[in-house]
Amino acid sequence: MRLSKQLFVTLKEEPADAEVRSHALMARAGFLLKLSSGIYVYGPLLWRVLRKIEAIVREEHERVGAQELLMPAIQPRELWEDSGRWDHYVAEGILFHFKDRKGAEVCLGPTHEEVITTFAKRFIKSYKQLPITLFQIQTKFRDEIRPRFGLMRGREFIMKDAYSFDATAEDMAESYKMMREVYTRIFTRTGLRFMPVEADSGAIGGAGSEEFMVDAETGEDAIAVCRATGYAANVEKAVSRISEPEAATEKVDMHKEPTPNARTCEDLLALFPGLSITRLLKTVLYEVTIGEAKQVVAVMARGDREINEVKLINHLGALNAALATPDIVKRVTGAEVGFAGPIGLADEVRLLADSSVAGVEGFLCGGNETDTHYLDVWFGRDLEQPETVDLGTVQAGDSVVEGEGVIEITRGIEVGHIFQLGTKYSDSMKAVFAPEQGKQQPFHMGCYGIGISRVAASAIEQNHDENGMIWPVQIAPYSVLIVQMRVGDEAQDALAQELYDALEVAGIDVMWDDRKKVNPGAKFKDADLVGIPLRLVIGRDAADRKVEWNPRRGDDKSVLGFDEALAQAKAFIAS
RNA sequence: CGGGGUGUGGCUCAGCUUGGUAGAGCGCUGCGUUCGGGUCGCAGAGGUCGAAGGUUCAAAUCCUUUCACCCCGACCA
Repeated sequence: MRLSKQLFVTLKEEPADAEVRSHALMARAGFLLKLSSGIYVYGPLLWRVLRKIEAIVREEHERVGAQELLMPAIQPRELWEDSGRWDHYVAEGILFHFKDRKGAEVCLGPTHEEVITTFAKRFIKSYKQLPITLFQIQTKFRDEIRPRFGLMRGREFIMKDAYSFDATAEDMAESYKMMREVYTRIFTRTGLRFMPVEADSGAIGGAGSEEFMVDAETGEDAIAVCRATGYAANVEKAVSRISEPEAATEKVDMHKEPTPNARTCEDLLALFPGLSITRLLKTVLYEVTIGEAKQVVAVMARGDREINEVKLINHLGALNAALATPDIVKRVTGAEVGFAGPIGLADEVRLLADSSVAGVEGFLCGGNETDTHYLDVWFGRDLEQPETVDLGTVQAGDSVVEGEGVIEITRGIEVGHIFQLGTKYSDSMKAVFAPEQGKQQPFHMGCYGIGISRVAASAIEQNHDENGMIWPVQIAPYSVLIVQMRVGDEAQDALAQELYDALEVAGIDVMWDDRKKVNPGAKFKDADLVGIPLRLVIGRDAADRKVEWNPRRGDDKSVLGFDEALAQAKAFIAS
């Protein structure tokens, strides 16, 4: 591609609204244009990147026999009523939905379980057709609560979604394992640093699931990892062993303590300097939506632990959980926020406890009275120990559950997510097949997603410097950039043309900066910004058939003869 | 949805407090100049100041309403 004949625009200044490097650099390099919140034009160079990612994704799916298809973006409401997800998605506000001219409600697909299940129901009738895995690469629409970070969280984005259909749970596990390998190969080929982690399955539902995380400080997800044992899990899901609570030395009667304005654990520790934070039990109030109903739930946890709302929602089978408002707190505790406790709560409140409270002795907890706490409270004596379940958030320094090791918390970007759905959708949508003998059975399904556009953004997030992007060769918009210093110089024109032709013949995609009247400095700046991995500079030594070797990453510049440069370029691209 | 903020040429912003000729830098066009890290000079094009209403002799500036966008929290590839 000759740059002089292409639309190529770069900006010196970053757009004011770019929060992360990937967004700022893509905007500066003309890769994208924001049309509206979370909605972007993908420019020609970005589109090349996306197509390269798609090509890798296609190849690796087809390698294991998955078949590509394309489902509609517009989906009828009835399908979503069948699966039972319409109300949930509408309540969350995430669904773009509208009425067609006849008044029938439709939505723009945020995901395609309903459609693929309908398709399978019609076309897969027998166990003889199983297993089958189908996939598509398509635009998804989600009216995100808060779009942000450029392509990281758009309202319209490109996603690869695959679905497996199996006769039994065991077969489904096999398909899942196969797709896990497919994902590992895909992300390895994209040149990203990534790892699979155990994950919560969220609104899509189902059992086993893992996320593929690209490690990046700007990632929105926190991940608990243990180097010693290899344990890795999203903190939404992660479990750990926590330290033992301090034992109580003496068993005195429970009594009230005045605690004016002491609303937080820090306040209370300042007030009771001798007390360990492990003998302080907090009680956090949530308003939880379960089906149509709302309920107030109080969750107890040790002072040094945080409550994990995802675990809470999953445990209760709730749609969501929000911290209770001050009005609700006042209603159920009779106190201001900060003094809630397990003793004397209103009857409407359901009391739960994180497993961290088990075994805590002689503790401090809220008094359900403003400026008052109870001290020296014992389970069994002063109140019954409530149902304890794991509702805590793993913290750095916790021990792993299996084996010996300490957990660290790192951050990552979720680029892929694989699920074992089981029969969740095939049951609700009555998608069944005839087994070898006996009654018809629902499919055992798996679903597998990759955020194509997010992969592109993650690649930049992980590979850039202060001057611009640094693309991995495999997904770079072009593999090689010929930077011609002086267009119009006969020797340079001839050598650049010869190099360009030779690279094209070798099947290497090459961009040639043959713009006239652009100063060398500007060409180098643009080259740094766009981040094509290998630059070959045609300049002052062109008359001697010399080419300058100038990779974007690292600092091993050198001057090579033409043939050597060509051979080395081929090797560079192939590696 | 709650809290905070911003809307002025294509981009980044100043001007608004204290009403009176709409500005700068970058980018763009032309001519010249320069030619290995965003050269320099001259000339030029380009703006219903987010929108609507109001106050006023006069509104980018003051008031009201509204829309969009951004940031902080719950969602997810």
